[in-house]
Amino acid sequence: MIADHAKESELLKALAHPVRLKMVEGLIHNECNVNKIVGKLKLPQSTVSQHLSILRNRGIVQVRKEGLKTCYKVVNPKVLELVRILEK
Amino acid sequence: MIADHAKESELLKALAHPVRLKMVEGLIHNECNVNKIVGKLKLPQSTVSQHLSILRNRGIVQVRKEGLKTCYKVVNPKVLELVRILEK
DNA sequence: TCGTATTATTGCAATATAACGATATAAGAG
DNA sequence: CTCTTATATCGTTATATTGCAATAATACGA
Repeated sequence: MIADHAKESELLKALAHPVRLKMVEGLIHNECNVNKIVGKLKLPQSTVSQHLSILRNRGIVQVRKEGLKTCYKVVNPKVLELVRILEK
Repeated sequence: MIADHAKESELLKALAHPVRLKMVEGLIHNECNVNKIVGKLKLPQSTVSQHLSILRNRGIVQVRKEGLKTCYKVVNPKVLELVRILEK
């Protein structure tokens, strides 16, 4: 039994947005910097950056600085499993 | 690759609330009517009923009428898997 | 039918989330 | 230092969600 559903629902809330879910799905398979994501999703840079910050704060994605670029990828193992189930 | 992330994020959104997640977890193991849930969660009946209606509309729970009582239980197999992972 | 128990729906008010332009910050090149 | 590129944060408006009292609907028993 989950003791504190707050934590789990926070995780789900972060994933429960079509844009973020798409981002997460992409970042499972390929690490990617912000501008590339902007190009793929055709969304304003500030919008993309905000979604990424939500994913960062929830521990869903990990950041790696490479010069000017900031590279994101999914590291949370629970998220890997959750997305695998959603994809079925 | 998920074609339409809207559908998946709708499912996640329904689960991404601490009260609904708790309900769902309970309704996986025991079918339960509304008043019992009200008693367990100590929430107003209208609040509980609204959350249940969200779970119903997303196909997460199934309804069975038994006289005056309305019994709910989780039927969605994806939800069973998702919650199992969250509980780990 | 009348009363009661059970659940669903309605109608706000409060709060939270989303979108995005404008602006700030950071880091490398020259 | 200045310019440029890449990303983050801020400020604001629009939209969505939440909580719950009040009310409606439903179904059973007397």
